[in-house]
Amino acid sequence: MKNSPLRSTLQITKALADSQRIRILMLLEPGELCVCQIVEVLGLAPSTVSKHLSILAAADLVLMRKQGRWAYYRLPKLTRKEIGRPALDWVRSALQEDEQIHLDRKKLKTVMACDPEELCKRQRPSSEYENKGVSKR
Amino acid sequence: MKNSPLRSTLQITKALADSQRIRILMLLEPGELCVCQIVEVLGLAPSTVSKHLSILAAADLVLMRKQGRWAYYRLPKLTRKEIGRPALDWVRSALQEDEQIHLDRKKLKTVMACDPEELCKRQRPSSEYENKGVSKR
DNA sequence: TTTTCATTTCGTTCTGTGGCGAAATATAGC
DNA sequence: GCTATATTTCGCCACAGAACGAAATGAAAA
Repeated sequence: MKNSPLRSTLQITKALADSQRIRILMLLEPGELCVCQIVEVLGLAPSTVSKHLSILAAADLVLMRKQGRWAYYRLPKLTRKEIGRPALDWVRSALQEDEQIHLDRKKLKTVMACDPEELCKRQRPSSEYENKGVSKR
Repeated sequence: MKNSPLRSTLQITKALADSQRIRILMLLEPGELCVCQIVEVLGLAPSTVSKHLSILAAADLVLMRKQGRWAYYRLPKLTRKEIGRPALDWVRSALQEDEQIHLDRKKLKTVMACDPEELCKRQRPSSEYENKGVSKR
């Protein structure tokens, strides 16, 4: 009984039980993003964001598309196991008016205005920008 | 911004991100139960169950009614912050066919057939029954 | 083939949370 | 008042999980 409904449900609720992952889901609302863009908005290490994304993907809450060295994540239009969809809908509506989420969306706009190549360059360890402060938590 | 939507949402998702608490919510589906009845089904220490219930209550996912020394918990018909309700509905429908949940319901029937006074007597540290095996997990 | 580099995996640290038993709380009954 | 007792709070331990940097992966560019 490895994949009982309880297990899948818990996988989803656990995936949703972290503020960074909720922020990621809301960021993906308008459309797909690559990892470096999410990194830029959240202000977390790429490895950390990658882990969050893998947890969301394991719960079928996001889908991934690889293109060359770049990985693009997006919300699923329809999940195979449909149970995740209502959860996403609920989260979205619950956070309609959240301040942090709005700040993230705003930040995303400036990030989207920038070439991802440029973002990644800035995020390299050698860069002098070195992760200029982003609202943590 | 102590009570932002994100915060309330996270409080709910965190409350839902534990199998014992999910089991408790499903146990409460038919109607209110007192703590000792839940203890009997889950097979956990009363203090542990109490903690779980307080987490659920803080997230507005259960309501409490005190009657003498006894505390009765139930699902809310309508939550003040309505945001919790769809989450509960989602969990219920997702777990419609879960084996563990069905086992719990079955066990609950035998527990309900017993006087709560008797349950508590059995659960006392002095009792020789000493938590006769109940499906853990 | 070699280098570059976006992303992931791994190893470590630190915080958060579930579990228990013991003590505290609060209520019923004497 | 005192005792009994259902539940909660507290203190502790063990484990899960979030964060980082370093190393690994794998695809593009040179």
